[in-house]
Amino acid sequence: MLTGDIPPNQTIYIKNLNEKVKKEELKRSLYCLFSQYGRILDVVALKTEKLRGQAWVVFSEVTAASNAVRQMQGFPFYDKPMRIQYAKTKSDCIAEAEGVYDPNAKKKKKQEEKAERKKRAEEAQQAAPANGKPAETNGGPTSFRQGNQGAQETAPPNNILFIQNLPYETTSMMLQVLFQQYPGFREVRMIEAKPGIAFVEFEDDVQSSMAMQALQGFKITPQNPMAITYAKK
DNA sequence: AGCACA
Repeated sequence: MLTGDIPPNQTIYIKNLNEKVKKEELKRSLYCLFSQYGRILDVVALKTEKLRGQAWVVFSEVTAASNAVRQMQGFPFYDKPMRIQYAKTKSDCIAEAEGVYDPNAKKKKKQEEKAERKKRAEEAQQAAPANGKPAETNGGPTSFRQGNQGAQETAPPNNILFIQNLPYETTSMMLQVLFQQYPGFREVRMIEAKPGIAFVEFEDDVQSSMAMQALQGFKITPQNPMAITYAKK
């Protein structure tokens, strides 16, 4: 119904996105938000007249896309409920991987683009994770184990979480999108003078703990697994 | 509302 009669596809099509969000941030936030459902191969967003307010998220598995369509339906994203469907056609990066990619049917300059794409896939190691190959397992909410054992003392449970190892360009809006999925979320606080860290407040320490477990090690970019601890009193 | 791969 909400997905229309479009057959399942490993790419989801999202509309009703907030058109004021800049393209790169939008792609990063979508990547963050949807990586919990599986490995993301690509995120496509264009700001052209015809295509603004829409995006495609390409998963490595159809099942991931199905869960995303169902569970994130209507999710408030930059203050607007997302409308999610399966994409109508196969993404180029999938067709290419399957050896079925025929760019002649569409574009003229395929050689240059293919070279471009390859080049950017390599650069993507430290840029947006949403270009081509994700470079490694994103990990997502269920993989962690690198956080806070060893060196420093573990602070006792607290309703406020302390987040470290964030990419420099992380915004509080991006973190809000991630953390507000968990019950009891109150607010994100960042300090201008201290990039790379943030405080996220929940109503109580049971709820903050749930979010901590869910997002421990979450990678906003492949080289930035979040380190989440309880804030000190 | 709008289905692309800048």
